[in-house]
Amino acid sequence: MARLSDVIEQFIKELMRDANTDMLEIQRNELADHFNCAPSQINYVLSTRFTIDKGYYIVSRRGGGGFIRIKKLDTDTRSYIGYLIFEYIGDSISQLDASRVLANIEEKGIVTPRERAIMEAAINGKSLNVFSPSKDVVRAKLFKSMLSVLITG
Amino acid sequence: MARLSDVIEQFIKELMRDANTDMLEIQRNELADHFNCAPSQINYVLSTRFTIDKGYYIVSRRGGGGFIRIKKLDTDTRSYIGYLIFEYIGDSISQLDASRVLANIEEKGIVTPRERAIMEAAINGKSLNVFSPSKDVVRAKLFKSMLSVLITG
DNA sequence: AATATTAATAGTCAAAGAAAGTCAAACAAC
DNA sequence: GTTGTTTGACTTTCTTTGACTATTAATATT
Repeated sequence: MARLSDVIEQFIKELMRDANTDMLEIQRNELADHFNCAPSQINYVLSTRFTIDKGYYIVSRRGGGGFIRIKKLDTDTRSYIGYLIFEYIGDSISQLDASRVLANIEEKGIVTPRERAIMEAAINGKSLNVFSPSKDVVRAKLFKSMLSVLITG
Repeated sequence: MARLSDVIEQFIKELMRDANTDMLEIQRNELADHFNCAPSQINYVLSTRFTIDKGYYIVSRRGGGGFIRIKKLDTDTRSYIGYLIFEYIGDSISQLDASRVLANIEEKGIVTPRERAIMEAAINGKSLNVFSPSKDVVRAKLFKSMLSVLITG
């Protein structure tokens, strides 16, 4: 049974695809009405599925004629991966955040689903069954190392 | 009297056969209800009868609209990769041996050069900058984890 | 014109709800 | 008596909802 959040996510993405644009403005209440849900549900969808690390950027304005603008970041692969390696990931990264990044670069077509799954396997909690320096630190190293293949290979 | 676990196992397998598919999504509670048992019984069945080495792969998600996805693996490269995972690699593997395995599976066309490079990056010495002599142990875990992707994709 | 008021938006946060996961104790089969 | 099964209490994760807050634009008032 599809979750509402998933449906809304797809809806927004289709709107963008159909309009062949990387920028979309929505009306929160209108959208909520369309799906017959609480307006804050829209915020939930945006904050879980249209985050920076998934390649989206949100701007909004309240008041009369307010709106939510969703912008899909156009990411030259190299600089995006570079950003991930040199800025975003840092010295430590949680499994959840790493997974999000992976989902994002797969969606962008930067890695194949299988490549993504390989990386996922490497950085998941089970594999990193390491004490000593914290798990997240080892994960960050591993992850960056694998990502660098994408821009050097 | 047939054990409940066996009955559930058969039930799931029949569902897949009947639907003529190798992928099935179930609702844990629903299934438990159907058999009038504790939900965790389903986990037991899955974890004892639908394991990787038996050719199944499980993915799940919690929360509203959660599910358990059971995937039946195809048996082509499975036996070879299975051999690597369950027999060859064992609890520990050196970097050199791991590299050899990788070269081998690339040559066989089981992984692409890039996939191989990704794995190489994950298991090389630098990434595994874990103290302790357990480097080879961590490497084995990582490696097997990544390899398992190959027979689940 | 400047300022206050009102209506129209959107944001936040926490509680409730809806799954699935874990673990260990009790139980059964061999 | 050792191994495999069943059960249930507790935990974790993710989603949905709603009450309350904050901001902005439009409008009315001075």
